[in-house]
Amino acid sequence: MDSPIVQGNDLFLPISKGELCLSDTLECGQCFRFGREADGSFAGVARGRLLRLSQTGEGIRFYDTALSDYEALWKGYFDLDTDYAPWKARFSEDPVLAKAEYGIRILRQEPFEALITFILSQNSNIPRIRASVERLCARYGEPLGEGRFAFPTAKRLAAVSDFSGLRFGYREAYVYDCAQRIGDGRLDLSAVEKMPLCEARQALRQIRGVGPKVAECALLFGFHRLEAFPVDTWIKKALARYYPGGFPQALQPAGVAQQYLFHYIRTLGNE
DNA sequence: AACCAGGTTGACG
DNA sequence: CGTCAACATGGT
Repeated sequence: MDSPIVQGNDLFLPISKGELCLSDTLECGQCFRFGREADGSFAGVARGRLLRLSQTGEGIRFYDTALSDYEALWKGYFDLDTDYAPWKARFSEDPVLAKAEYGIRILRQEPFEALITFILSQNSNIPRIRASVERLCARYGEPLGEGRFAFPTAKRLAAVSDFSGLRFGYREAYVYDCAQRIGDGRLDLSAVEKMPLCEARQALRQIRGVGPKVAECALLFGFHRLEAFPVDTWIKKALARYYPGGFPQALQPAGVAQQYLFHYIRTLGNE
């Protein structure tokens, strides 16, 4: 990967789809706030900012983006200061993962956003999760223009007494409990960041509606704990089929391997 | 029109 | 400890 090049108001980052594939990364269900525009570009909100980007075989274009914003926000968001190469080398020695694609990177999302969105994700599907998250943002997030909204702050959600109308179903009470715990200090996300993995798991699972899967997703996608290993219905099937003896210890960081496996089984037969 | 969705909870063996 | 229905709602 080279350094980004300023082109008018845009920034162009020369990078291959093997290093970072935008569609795989933004549509694999680790984040829920990016969608495709009519022209094929991606647009969405992250870290309280609007972002539009597109990708070709040559690289990625960040529209209306200053170099300083790339350095301060987007480079980190797309985890571009992390070298995945040694991990991919290990994965490619595994007979199953050797067939997978490695274009996904683990986004560095904000902990609160990841926690809430994965509470909403349970027993739901990706299109519906996106719609739920958008309704939450439209109601409680800062308007950013173009009909888009930032993800609401924990402080704002802690002040909400009634989440009805957002069509969260039974997850409504879970979001409420999460916001309350953060609001009254029973849960401190910045403290969770510093905890050892086991302790962080325990802390998150105090929240109603946060079981093993949601906790792992929050840790992997919101706290960048790459060792976290979410087991959902898809991974459960994949483990039974390909790794009946258990997931190999050598495939580390397990969370990154999990994403490649997840993508692989979900796209079987679609390519 | 059923069935399933990036699950968790609480009850019951 | 493991199993299992119920949960609210919408996508396919």
